[in-house]
Amino acid sequence: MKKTTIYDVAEEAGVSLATVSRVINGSNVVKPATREKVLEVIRRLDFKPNQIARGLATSKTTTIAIVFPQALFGHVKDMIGGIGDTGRTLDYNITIYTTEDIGDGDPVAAVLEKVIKSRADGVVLFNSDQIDHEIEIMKKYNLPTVVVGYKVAEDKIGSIYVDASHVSYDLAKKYLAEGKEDIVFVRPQQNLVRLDDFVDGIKKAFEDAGKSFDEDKQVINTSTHYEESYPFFIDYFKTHKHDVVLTGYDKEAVAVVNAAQDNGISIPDDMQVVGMMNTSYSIMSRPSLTTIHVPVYEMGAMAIRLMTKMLNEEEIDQKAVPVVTQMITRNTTK
Amino acid sequence: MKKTTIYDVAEEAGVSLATVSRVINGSNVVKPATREKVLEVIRRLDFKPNQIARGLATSKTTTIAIVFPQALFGHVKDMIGGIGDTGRTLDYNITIYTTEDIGDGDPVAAVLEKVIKSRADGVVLFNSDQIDHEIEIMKKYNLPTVVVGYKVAEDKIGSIYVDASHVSYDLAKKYLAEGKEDIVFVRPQQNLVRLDDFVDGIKKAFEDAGKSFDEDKQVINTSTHYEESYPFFIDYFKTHKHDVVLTGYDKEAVAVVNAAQDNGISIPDDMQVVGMMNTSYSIMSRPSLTTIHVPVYEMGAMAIRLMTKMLNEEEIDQKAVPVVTQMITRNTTK
DNA sequence: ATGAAAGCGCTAACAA
DNA sequence: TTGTTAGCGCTTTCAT
Repeated sequence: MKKTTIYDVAEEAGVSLATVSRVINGSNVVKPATREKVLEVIRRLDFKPNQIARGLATSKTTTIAIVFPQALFGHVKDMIGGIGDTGRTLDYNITIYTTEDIGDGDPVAAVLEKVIKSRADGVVLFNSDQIDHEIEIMKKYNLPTVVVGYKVAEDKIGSIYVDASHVSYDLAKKYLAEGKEDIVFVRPQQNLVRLDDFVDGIKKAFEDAGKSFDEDKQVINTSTHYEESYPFFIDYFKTHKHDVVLTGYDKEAVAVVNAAQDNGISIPDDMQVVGMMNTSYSIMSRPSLTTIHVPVYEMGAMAIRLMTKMLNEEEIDQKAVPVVTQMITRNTTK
Repeated sequence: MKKTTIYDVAEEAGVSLATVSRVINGSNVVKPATREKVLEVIRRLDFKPNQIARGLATSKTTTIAIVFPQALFGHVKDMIGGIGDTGRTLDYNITIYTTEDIGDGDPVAAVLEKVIKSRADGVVLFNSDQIDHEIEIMKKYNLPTVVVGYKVAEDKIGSIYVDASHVSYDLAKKYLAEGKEDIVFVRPQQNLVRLDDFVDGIKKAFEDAGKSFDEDKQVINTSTHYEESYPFFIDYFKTHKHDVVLTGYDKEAVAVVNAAQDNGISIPDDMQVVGMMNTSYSIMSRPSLTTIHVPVYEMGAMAIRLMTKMLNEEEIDQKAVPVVTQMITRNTTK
């Protein structure tokens, strides 16, 4: 049972295939009567234009590839809603590619090669260790690119990012002003938000207050797996306690809160904890987490929207779009 | 700057394009010397075969479409890891489509129409209210289909599913044997696991024990949003207490645990709670959740694997593949 | 307003 | 072992 093609429709309607093509592409030079006739046949034969053939003819696939490292998956998945919805609304297909850090040769390049072969119209990249390398490759192939989670200065590349240094600066400044100087940052391996910038913001707040921030001692690197971070903190809080613990992800914040409480440290009275991302963990935790809301769904939507603007050569006010975060105060701070 | 095509390679290598095609498709009738020469040119010109053109010529796109309702997103997202990884390994592209229940006309059909136009080789559908309708449409277009979360009897359609009635039967039976007869099921709107089947299993256990299960009273329908379910249960547990609360999702289990405790009900001493899915919520909750582990990542991987087997017409032992669940006993049960 | 025909970049008979 | 050629199903000039 062969699929009906544009030829079948043309023949059945008694017109040339050019006319059918005009109809399905909404050309306005077609006589209403012909258009009607053609549409009727399309409906009757249940004709679905072959996007592959169209893609070959136009050199456009109306698909956007999104590429992200496995490690970042926990963050990206929340964004896929925004990406999928926006893609559907704007009539773009979304193809997903995951990269893994480990592997023979250059695994990132191998994945991007697939993207190139697929002839996606554009690609959305997510912040990762490899992001500069990825951007380099995309520039080489001149493929429209949007980066999420990392501010890109390049003129031709779009980006959607969180101004993390600003957020952390404000936070640290506030606590310093309250006399809470024993501030520590729990840093997971990866986040959509640039944690380097976050650290820089804290540092600056300390400097501006005439104090110094010792990165070696005041930044605690940790796993993103609760199964690993919780036992670590159980041990850690036997001998430590701080005024304020800032974290790079809600999961870590929960690990800190649970482990501290299990060591008899009262939250928020003895120690205050701030999460990041405002995930559902933050409301389910006891006490519920004060956290930095990052509009993840919207970031996905914005990335696709920016991409399509670039593809359609619409006017773009800013190629690097900062995203607004918001402090959500709950019960792990006073 | 035009992309290099197979013609460019052929000319530069001094062979016909057919030979180049043979080389990139790994035909073994090419003389090693020629192959080498061609490969060298491919490398030098950085030639990436156009998948779109290939797709048109072969009527194969090596892409698999996955379609899921927004409402199920919380579950599907965990599966995307397995889907993406397996797709990459088996060299298939994965295109995602989200559906929304609301919308003019037939929104599900509209999305599936995009899948048809895209000429994906196959489609993976997720259990939803609309699943029968979706299957109907796919059968009409004769597109290879795998359904996740729902056992399909159809001969030509693959499925990966959880035998939920068996799981719940065993659970309920165990508690009934212990004399815990006040068992209640908290049912969220959607889950990858068929909750109807889960209820049936409980019912059967009651029947087999010579007791009756009153669906109206012993099934509590609830929202999947903690923000809604928690306040509901805060109210509910002012006047209720049960021996055992089974839930359809860990999030609901956390809502139950938190709300019960806030009402002075001690978990697990006064009441036992069982979650479902073994999400990260289950270990972060206090007490940590006893829950039913469902291998979500693996289900994604299996779905893609089954799909590719169908596409390659490999031998398939079973079209409907049940997935093994496991009770994870933590601290909300005794 | 419509049709004829070339072309998008590849694969796959068929010939040589 | 290699080359020639006819599609795959559409879009898009260029004529009419």
